[in-house]
Amino acid sequence: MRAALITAGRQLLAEAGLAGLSLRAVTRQAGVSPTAAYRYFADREHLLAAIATSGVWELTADLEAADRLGVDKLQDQACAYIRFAVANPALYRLIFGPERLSHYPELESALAAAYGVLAARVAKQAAPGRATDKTMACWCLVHGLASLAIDSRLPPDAGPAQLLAARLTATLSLEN
Amino acid sequence: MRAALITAGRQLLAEAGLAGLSLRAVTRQAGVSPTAAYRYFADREHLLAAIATSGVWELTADLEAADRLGVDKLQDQACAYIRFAVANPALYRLIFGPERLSHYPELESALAAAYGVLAARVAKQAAPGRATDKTMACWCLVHGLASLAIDSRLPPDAGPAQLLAARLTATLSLEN
DNA sequence: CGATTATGTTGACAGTGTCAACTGTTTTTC
DNA sequence: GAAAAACAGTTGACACTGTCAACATAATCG
Repeated sequence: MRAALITAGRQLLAEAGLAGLSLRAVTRQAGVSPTAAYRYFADREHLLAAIATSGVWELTADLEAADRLGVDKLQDQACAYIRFAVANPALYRLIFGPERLSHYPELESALAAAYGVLAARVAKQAAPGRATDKTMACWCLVHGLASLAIDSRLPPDAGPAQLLAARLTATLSLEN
Repeated sequence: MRAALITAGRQLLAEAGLAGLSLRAVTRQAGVSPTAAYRYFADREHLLAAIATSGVWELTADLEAADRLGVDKLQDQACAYIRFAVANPALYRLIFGPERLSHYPELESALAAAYGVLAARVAKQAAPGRATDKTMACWCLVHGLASLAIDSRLPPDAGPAQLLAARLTATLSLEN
């Protein structure tokens, strides 16, 4: 049932956005009583954290797939990242949003895993010693781009965000 | 009174975070009745948008100051940006957060102004033709870094976020 | 079988966003 | 200057939310 609540939440999130993601709406969607969720989640926030965590694992899998199948593997990871964000805007916002979802250990470790996939790629391509900085720059750039793209705050003539991600990632000049 | 509500909101935002920023709390803080704000804002969201807008103008002013007074003007802008975000985390999250605050024209134009300050700087330093891409990369990077820093999602050994901003900005290699 | 525990439901409380109706005050207009 | 209109803010109410305590029911196990 924990799982049922999470998928109900993700559906609600996709349909009605973060605003529609009330505890009661989730239980309603799952067909149970308003307070049933309290058996599985201490808090509304804990439910949100669980939903976010499920999303992060999905993102991690996408990144891994891009790295396994891609040709320009780093750019492909960036593309996959943006694709995920654009396909699940509300979920993405929940993950990185202003809720105080830090210090939920499961979420933390899921995020660490996603970060690890990128870091591994950069480590293979960047000049040694510059890897951590480059990884961070890449992460920040892609995350920032995703945030802006989702909120359609990119210049209108910027073109599709995924291409942008590839282009901008390429400007990071890993080799020096 | 519009102004009083906005400053009350910003105070609440700084003290209690986004969660504490209820319409009723703002009116309470301003010492008026719970529904008084509806004379000035159609919606809670409109109030939030106004608060966010006031923040963005402040940020714009900070960027301009950094560009006027700085030595490494681009890095200084990046530093100022991060400093603003770290000093006003809740406000920053409100501005770029998951609320549907797009399509508020005042907010839009305030953001455009901030973006313009950065764009002008980059245009002066970047190779012609690459300016728009470089501007966007810079904006995304700094915005992403700010988001991550605020939510303390940066690697713990990364050092202060403002220095990071300068370092990462420098890796953008504007000249080619 | 009976006792215990897991699972879920009812009922209630405070707090929220929002609206309609009301009162007092200021400004406009003749 | 008086009547009328616009403004500014309040009261009362409604549906909704997160949360908790108390209750019912089903599953598990000795």
